[in-house]
Amino acid sequence: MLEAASALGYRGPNPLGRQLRSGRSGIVGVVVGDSLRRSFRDPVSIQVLDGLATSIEALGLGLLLVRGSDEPGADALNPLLATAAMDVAVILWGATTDSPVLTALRERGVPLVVVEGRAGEGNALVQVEDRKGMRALGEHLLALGHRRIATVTLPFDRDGRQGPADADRLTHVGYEIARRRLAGLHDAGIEPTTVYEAPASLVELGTAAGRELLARPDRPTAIAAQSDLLASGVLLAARELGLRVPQDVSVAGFDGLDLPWLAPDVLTSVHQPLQAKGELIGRAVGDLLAGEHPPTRTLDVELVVGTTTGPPPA
Amino acid sequence: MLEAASALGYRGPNPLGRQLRSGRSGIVGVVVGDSLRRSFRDPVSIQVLDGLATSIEALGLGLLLVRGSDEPGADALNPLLATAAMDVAVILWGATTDSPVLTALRERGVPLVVVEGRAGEGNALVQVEDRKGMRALGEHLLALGHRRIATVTLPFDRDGRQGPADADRLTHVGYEIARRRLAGLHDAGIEPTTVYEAPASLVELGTAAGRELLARPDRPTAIAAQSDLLASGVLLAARELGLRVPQDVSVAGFDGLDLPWLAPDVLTSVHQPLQAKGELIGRAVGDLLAGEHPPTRTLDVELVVGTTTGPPPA
DNA sequence: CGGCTGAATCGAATCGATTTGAGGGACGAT
DNA sequence: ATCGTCCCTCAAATCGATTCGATTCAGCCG
Repeated sequence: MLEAASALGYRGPNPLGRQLRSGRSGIVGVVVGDSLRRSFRDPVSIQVLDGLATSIEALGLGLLLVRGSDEPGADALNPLLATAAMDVAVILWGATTDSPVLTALRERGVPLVVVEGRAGEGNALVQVEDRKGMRALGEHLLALGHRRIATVTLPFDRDGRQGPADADRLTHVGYEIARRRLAGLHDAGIEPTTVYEAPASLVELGTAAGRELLARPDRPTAIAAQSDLLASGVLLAARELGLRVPQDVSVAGFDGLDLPWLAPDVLTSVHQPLQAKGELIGRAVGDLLAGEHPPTRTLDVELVVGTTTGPPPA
Repeated sequence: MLEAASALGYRGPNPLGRQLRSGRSGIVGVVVGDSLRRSFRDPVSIQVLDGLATSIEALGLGLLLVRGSDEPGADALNPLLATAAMDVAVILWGATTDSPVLTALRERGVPLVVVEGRAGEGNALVQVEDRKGMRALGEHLLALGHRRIATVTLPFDRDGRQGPADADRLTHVGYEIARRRLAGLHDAGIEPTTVYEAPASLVELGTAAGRELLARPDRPTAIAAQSDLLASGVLLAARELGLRVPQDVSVAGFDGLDLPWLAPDVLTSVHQPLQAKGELIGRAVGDLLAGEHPPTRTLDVELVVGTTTGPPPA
């Protein structure tokens, strides 16, 4: 009987029939940044994605990668957003509130999980205590005696700007993640000498920022970056300029990545539980599929002091 | 009319119906290694994936991530392999010929694109000229005068072994990629003093290999690693041991990654066009969907000599 | 031995888009 | 004015699994 079926060319049940009948595709769409490369270069995304994939797989679901908007400004939305079957969509790195991606998915009625963004009506939110963590980092720097503190930030918006942000720019921070981490510094009572905006979380952009900040006449005694990759770029720039860390300048990051190539230095950083974050996103996906409205989930972070921060030079 | 439809709750055409009718899900399954984290930590996979995603998107298809087998030995196959809808599957990093992943997909009748593997009947193959590239690298080292040359390899199999490989082990190289790169060295006329097998392409594993190889009494004057990440780990180990590169030891890699944190060193490496590889995979996918049998596609590589190789110490 | 209840199997309807075929209407040509 | 053809529109069949309902058979009890 079974062999008869297979002799007739039967290859096992066709998933498409099941899917149509059940109305479920068993697929979770994950919207990552502009270019896959850009988001996958980022170890942060990768670890979150790994945790997410693990928990999603346990639910018997698949993970469909979808690129977000293409070129900045172009509203040529990725057609997959409109046509691909997905039961839930996860938006990594929040997207700005006005993001066409967000509105497109909302119009389709796809339940959303937003990561590090702003809660819309009816979509789940997963985030970490950025603001608190950054505040702790700021207080650490102040306690060490630093007063001239600069910061290198994640993108404010998807317009790819790079360089010091003026007061006007600071009022237009589209991405929650950059905004919250800036606010954390402010909470600590820090008014940064310079806020340098990087267009992405990449080592080389950190280096560029570091070169510019460290060459200034009013050179900061400490630089707090909003990501470990940016911070390690700053470290490289400091080395390049012959500055000792932390004797001449202190550098700190955010994320708590394992960066073997900085050895023997250990970056002072606010550690966030990336794997757990991915798993929480998975949990939120499960909740949405079960028809429940998942609560906003916020994970704690921890300041880990390494060897790259110390008292300012006398 | 349209507003009436939307008022009734119509959310646009349901992809599932279209899919059932057309028999196409519009989804390309990409089978990555054991754990997503492990494969995504690897910049090589990421760049290939990026190229693949770009060309697949141009075809209007989506990219479904599927983890390969779980724990080594466990034949608890990822259920997605059996149940998820996919029109074509891409197997990154070849899988061994006996891979249960391969047989599972073959039984389902899913057309396959195998990357850096062995051509089965009827599946497409995309690869680079590893062997030729490694031969060129070997000849470069020989021309510099090196005679005691060790090599750090990619995994032979999915059993996670780590350390020097003996003669017996060398006859059981399951992964084509490690086998071919070894063969390339042999083609150059090199009999490595030690073949050190790493269980994955990670910086820290390269460091472990470097520590062991460079501490030996018959310390090699050159180490050729099968990946840039392994090579940069070896570099770190050399620095750690106070060895100068390339004065005391030469180090070379494979892939041609951009590794900003090695600066000012530039790793001597065999460059492979990763982005283009991903695009070729996409082309193969397109061919399979069009019902054609795609040819085996082989990309060329190029030896780029950097600052990490030089004449052996006197 | 007959009737009733329970279980098992077979068939039909459903999910939603798509495609094809048929029918009707309109226009042009004879 | 009538016939033929072409186009447009609407309805029905299809894709494949699943689910629900109905029918049938068997077993048990009265």
